[in-house]
Amino acid sequence: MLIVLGNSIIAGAMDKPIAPVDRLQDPVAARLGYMLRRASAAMMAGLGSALADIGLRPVEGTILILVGANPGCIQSDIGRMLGIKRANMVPLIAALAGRGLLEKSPVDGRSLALSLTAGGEALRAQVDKIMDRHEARFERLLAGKDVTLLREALRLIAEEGEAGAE
Amino acid sequence: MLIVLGNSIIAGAMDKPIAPVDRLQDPVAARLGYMLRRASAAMMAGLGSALADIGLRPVEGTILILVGANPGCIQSDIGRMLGIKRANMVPLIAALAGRGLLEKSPVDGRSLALSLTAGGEALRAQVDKIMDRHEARFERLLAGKDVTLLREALRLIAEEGEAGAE
DNA sequence: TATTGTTATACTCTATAACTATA
DNA sequence: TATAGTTATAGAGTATAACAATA
Repeated sequence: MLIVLGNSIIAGAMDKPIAPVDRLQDPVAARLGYMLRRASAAMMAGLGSALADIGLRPVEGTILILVGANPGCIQSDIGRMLGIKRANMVPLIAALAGRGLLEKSPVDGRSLALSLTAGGEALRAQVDKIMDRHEARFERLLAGKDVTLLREALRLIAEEGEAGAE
Repeated sequence: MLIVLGNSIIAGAMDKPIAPVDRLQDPVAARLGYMLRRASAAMMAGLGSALADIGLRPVEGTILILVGANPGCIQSDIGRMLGIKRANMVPLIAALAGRGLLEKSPVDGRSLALSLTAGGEALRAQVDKIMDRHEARFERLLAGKDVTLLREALRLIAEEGEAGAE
């Protein structure tokens, strides 16, 4: 499952709006999966550009949030939560540690406990603020609509996907 | 904007459910963007495995649908609709043409009109059926909820993303 | 000048396999 | 045996730059 919040997928792709391609039929535009993907890409693009202001990609901001909420958790915990394989967590964590945002301290000889440095915590707070604003922007867009229902629907779809994957 | 329906992102990643990681806090689980991404990935994974049965990836199935609905359209039209760059359309179309699913015929010396072959049309019909079933499966999951509202919310979010991208 | 198709190329994300050390 | 971290590597997907031919 891909939960990871890297933004390369949509980075520059939002430069131009999609499909103003007139006179062409677009039978997939009304497909639920297609709409979900477009909406997801739109939110990711917005978050990506907002986080770029503080030098982070979405996946990095997300890791700071998770480590901040779970000091002492290990690298593999984060990977499992985000659906990132062990092998791919290595350069991700190394980069954040290399920038002095988080520390690795051995716990039992094979695991490394993660925690935020002072600088990491400061940045984490900024990430949280940016995510708050970002989310608020979209919830404002949905004013008048039942956002709780939207969340419930998304939760059901995500869980069904996991179940269906066996 | 990434609308493309490739499935590599989530291909094998759905092997195991996410985040049963007990006792850990997951502050991003309630973020709208994160939920959208998870839901989107779940639907993509389902569609990906359903289409794999007929030897297609989501992006390929989508192209067959679009060409089928717009016979005579050119490669660049499809690219614009799906947010795929010209350069990246080349191997995609070449592969489908190479499999005898679609034909390229010159229209004005620089553009190539696309159309489905008989085999391509047969496969397109299967794709459509698979997408119907796939969508129905998730709509069944949302029974009792207002799916129209969900669609409207997704449309608003996708459009805001495009607008915000300027 | 702008567009179409194309090639070449690089970067990111993901996946697998294999290794070491530890539980 | 299973887990944690690591390395190396391969495959998608996407991005830019450049080119030729055409509109």
